[in-house]
Amino acid sequence: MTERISDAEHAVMEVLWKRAPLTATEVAEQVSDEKDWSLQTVKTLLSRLAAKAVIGTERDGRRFLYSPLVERDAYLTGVSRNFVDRLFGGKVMPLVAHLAEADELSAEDIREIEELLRELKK
Amino acid sequence: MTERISDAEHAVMEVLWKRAPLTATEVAEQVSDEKDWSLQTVKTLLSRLAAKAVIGTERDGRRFLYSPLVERDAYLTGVSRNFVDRLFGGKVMPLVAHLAEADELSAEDIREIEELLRELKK
DNA sequence: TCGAATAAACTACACATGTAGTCATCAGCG
DNA sequence: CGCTGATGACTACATGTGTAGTTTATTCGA
Repeated sequence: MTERISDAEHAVMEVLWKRAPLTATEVAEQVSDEKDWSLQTVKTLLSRLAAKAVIGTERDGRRFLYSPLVERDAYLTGVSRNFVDRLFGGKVMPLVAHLAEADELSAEDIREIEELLRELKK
Repeated sequence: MTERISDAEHAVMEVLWKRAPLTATEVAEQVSDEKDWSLQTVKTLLSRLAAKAVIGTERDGRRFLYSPLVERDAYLTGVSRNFVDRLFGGKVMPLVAHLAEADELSAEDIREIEELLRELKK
């Protein structure tokens, strides 16, 4: 039952997954590489994430330090599962087939995936 | 720049992708296998989709016939692309790897994907 | 010690989304 | 010819989301 994370919130999470704990200002600095948001916007997103218990807060004097409570891996698994379920009836093959047909797979991608599958079969 | 389709709207699209054109009532009937929505709800969703020009309407006397204007394939490609970009830096491998690690891939899946990749390399 | 900078908390507001109710109209049945 | 049922149009409304502004408390330097 992973909490829903919106697109904007996700950008904030990526920063915290890279390094944590961080203060709101630090998160805003990092995030500004990607998005042109005001500090207030980032703080709002942090509050919402904290309200959902997706990140935790730790008091550090006058400010807070924020850290993820949800692992990136766990989150990705949930979201991917949901995605594949909704759009491809839960099967990964059609997804891959689709990307392949749409020429979204490079030769490089194909080699990597094959390698990965070989590993898995052991 | 494919128009954004919400979850609820997507359920309606799936019906129309299966068979079209359909009247609002017919769509509602089909969709009711999945969702417990009132006819009005389905009509609202159809209106919103039509407003976004994702489906087209064709007058049939007193009612409308609805048909997709966007191919399921094109839509899936767009959404998949977006998904992979946002969460996996545009690389498909990490997605597959992720699903694999999370034990979301059966031996069957693996075989199928390998087969598919073999085809692709030709 | 007082004012400036900082940080969190609270408030705002438009648009999207899920989920429907109500209204007006029209066509066919009795 | 008038009523009833089907149908699209319009309206509603709570919650989520993107994107901030304003207020208040606090601390550190001059």
